[in-house]
Amino acid sequence: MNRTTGRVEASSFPLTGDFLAGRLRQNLSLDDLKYIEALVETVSDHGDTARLLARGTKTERSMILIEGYIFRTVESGDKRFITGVHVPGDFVDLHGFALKRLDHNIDAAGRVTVGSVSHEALRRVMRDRPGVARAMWFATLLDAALHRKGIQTLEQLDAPRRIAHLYAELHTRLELIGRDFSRALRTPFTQFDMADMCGVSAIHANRAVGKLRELGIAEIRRGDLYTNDWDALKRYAQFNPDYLYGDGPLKVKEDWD
Amino acid sequence: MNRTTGRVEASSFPLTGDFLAGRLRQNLSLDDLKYIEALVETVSDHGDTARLLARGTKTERSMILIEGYIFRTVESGDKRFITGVHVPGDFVDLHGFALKRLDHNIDAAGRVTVGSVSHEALRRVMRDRPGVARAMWFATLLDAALHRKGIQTLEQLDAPRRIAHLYAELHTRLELIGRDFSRALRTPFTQFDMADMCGVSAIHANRAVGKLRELGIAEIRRGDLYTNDWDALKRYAQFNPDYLYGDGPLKVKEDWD
DNA sequence: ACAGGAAGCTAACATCCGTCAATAGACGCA
DNA sequence: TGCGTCTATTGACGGATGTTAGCTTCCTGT
Repeated sequence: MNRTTGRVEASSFPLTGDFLAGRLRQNLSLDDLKYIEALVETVSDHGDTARLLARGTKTERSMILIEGYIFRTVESGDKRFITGVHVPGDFVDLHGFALKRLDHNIDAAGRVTVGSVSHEALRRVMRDRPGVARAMWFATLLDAALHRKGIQTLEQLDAPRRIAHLYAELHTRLELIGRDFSRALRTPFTQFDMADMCGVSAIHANRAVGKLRELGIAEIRRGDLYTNDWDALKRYAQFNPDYLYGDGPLKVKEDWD
Repeated sequence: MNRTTGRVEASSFPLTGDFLAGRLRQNLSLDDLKYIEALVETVSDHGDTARLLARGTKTERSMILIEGYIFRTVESGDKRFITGVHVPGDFVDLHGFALKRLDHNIDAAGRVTVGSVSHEALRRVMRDRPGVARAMWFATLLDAALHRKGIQTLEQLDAPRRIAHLYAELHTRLELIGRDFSRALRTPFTQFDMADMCGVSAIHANRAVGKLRELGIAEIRRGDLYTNDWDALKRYAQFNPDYLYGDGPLKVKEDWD
């Protein structure tokens, strides 16, 4: 496996364990996970807000996020829309394998480390390992589930709750890959980023952050969220983790009904 | 192939041609298309607003929409959120094959005809026909692309433009499966449906419909949209069909920049 | 033809949010 | 240290949208 260095320093590897299991969680054997890990041919680091893949570009590789956060973005005029956020373990453009070109950009949010897998290798997976192929399909379906929740969030919640929901979701997703941020959830997000993720103006995102502070729900400083009551925050955001397809049955009723 | 009748009368079959090619469009041979068509084991009709599959239900079958419209819905409290709309040719719960249970409901919008495919048959596809499996993966990825556009629409457009965008998208998707509604696009949608699709109140959806009428963009009566200038409507809605992954290269720049 | 109900429509008022303007704080760099 | 830039913050105002209430129109079943 090669390792190329972008603008920043290298990061931890290998991936195996909860890391990959987070996104590809499904009846995968340790053998399968090692197989997937071996697909990663190169690892690279990238600095702040680098565009990793531009909309419309044809590519013969797909990236798996190893460290940091990545945005899916669409630009229209001078406005930016963030349609999704990714955490380590996510295949950020696996769908580029099937779709050939993406309808959106893949942008680093702060410093990131990504692994690269050739589409040639993915074609081998499709041919030789239907179980792994199905797990990859599952992983992209999870993106769609996240998008659906994003739509519901935009329709249902006001700005403070959207911000809270964003962090509630990140908290849960990071827990699923074996991380714990019981004291603080650290991100490189600016209030502009939060605004573009939540579909509000930056100024209103600022008001929303202020309201969360005022309510005692959470203190957000420079992207880092501090709280001593994650449950209260999740309740305030009407957060229900079912759509993340963790373990256990779906809750039949939403908590806040 | 069996045919069971729900509450309404039977409908046309078989599917082959532009129909399936619309959603599964990718290098599929006629042989592949016939193979897919043969997967459909039963066809059934359903009346107004039937719930075809409830959130959380485990199922061993997936449905392909043959005639009519289908909503993906989430309910929270007494509110309903429509996170997606489907047209004939769409596999409406193909992701249920991989995810086992869905995070949302599958509801008929008016009368529909659906075909049913067993997951056992899909497992055979995964094992024996990687090319077809990849096309099915493609089809579910298209859902994610539609969701992303839905997010952008919610963030970017006001209510009248959202309504216009909804119909602009439907017009294009129906054209992709070989239908032409140059005079009118007929749907069974009520203004409540439009409201839940566009993330606005029903009353505001009514205002939006009125504004489209007032502007001369379109006349919407009982779900049916009449216009003599689809291009003007699409321009008003800032509609760019790239995300539907039709043929040809992506436009580099959005039209309305 | 009639009645009932669903859908469409209108008005008034309150809230959420966008925009503009201005300022303060934090960080990087010289 | 000081400057400049990016980020965060606050206030004022207007537009978009939600909510409530009431009315009208259209469809459907009898």
